Amino acid sequence: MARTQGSHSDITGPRIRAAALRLFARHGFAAVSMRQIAGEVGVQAGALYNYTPDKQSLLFELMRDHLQDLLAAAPKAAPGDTPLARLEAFTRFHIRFNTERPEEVFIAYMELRNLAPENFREIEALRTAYEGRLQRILRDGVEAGDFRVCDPQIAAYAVIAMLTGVNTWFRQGGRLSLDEVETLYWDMVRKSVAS
Amino acid sequence: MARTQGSHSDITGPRIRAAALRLFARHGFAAVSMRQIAGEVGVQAGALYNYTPDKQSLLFELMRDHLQDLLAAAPKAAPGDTPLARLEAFTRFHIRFNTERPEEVFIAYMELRNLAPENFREIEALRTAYEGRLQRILRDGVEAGDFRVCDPQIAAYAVIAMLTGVNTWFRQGGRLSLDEVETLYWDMVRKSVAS
DNA sequence: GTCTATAGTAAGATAGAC
DNA sequence: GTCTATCTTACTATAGAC
Repeated sequence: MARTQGSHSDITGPRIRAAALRLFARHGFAAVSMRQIAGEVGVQAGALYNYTPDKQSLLFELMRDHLQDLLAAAPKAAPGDTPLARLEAFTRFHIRFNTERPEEVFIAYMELRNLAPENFREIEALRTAYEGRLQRILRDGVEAGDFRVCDPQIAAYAVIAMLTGVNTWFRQGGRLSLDEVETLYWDMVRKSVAS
Repeated sequence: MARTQGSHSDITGPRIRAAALRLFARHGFAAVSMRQIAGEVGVQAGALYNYTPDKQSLLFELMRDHLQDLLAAAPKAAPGDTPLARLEAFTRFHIRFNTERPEEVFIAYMELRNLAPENFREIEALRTAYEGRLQRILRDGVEAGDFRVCDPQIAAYAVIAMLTGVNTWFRQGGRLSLDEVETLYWDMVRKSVAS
């Protein structure tokens, strides 16, 4: 990847973020050096600082962008949707969205303790907002008499943990297709909150 | 913690492991220095090398000991136990054992990528053995007609992910007692594999 | 068994040339 | 916008005195 001098601001920025994403996911934030990231991109370490004030900002922006994408893409309830239909949509969405972005998801779960305090608060707020979507579905389902859930907050934690766990074993082209995985998990989620 | 010279081999070893456990769990393996560990114990960095050949071994032994304890403590099936009773015992055991050791559990999940390859294989074998215990219960329950689970391997992953997730939010002295948490999760697990 | 001291390396970030 | 060079700091691990 040796390069001579030149100006490539329009492509270097995204390439830096992509390299940081891959390296942070594989080796962990603390174990990756700015020199490694620069090496992947094909520039010298000093050049990174034209694009990020420091290593911490690189991590924070990867996590923030991922969670903002997650919230923007999460299914919205249409009038007339039953809680059961909304729960199925949430379940399938969560599995599909997360398995499409294993590196972003891994970082968002593993690197929370490497965030500066103010950055941590912002990321936590985004995560809490997402969990709130599922809690809302469960509470509505309980009110409607469709679900039996003693504690909707805990049930939301339990369902999200179960679904996010797919990323620890699922591989494209493996024994099960994504559709089959969605259906297996939806079967368990549906029963776990059933009356 | 300033200390003068002296011999304390019988207590220094455990104190080093305890300090490494706490620091690795809080800041991550790669972000913790041998000097930090030594500082917590009250010795100089060089003294650590009387107890461990290197930093990697410190991590590996913490993870190995934790998983060996887990396997040794996991409930064994007695003749005549129904699959349902065995699944309840497993569920309650997993929650109780893990919430009693949040730092060990955290490290065992978060620091896998910092293990040397041969150490990784040994840790993975222990984890697989534990997952196999739950798979056995589920398969027996399906054969007996007590459970309806399309894919026992995936169902085992799903249940373990759900249960391990308790550690991300549970705190001693919080809104719910451990008994209440066990019962809430057992209710969901039981239903999720029900016929 | 612990200390002090240090070898040897690598980190994050910056300065100034081009 | 990128390079080379460097500042400053910190790291793992070891050597030898006590």
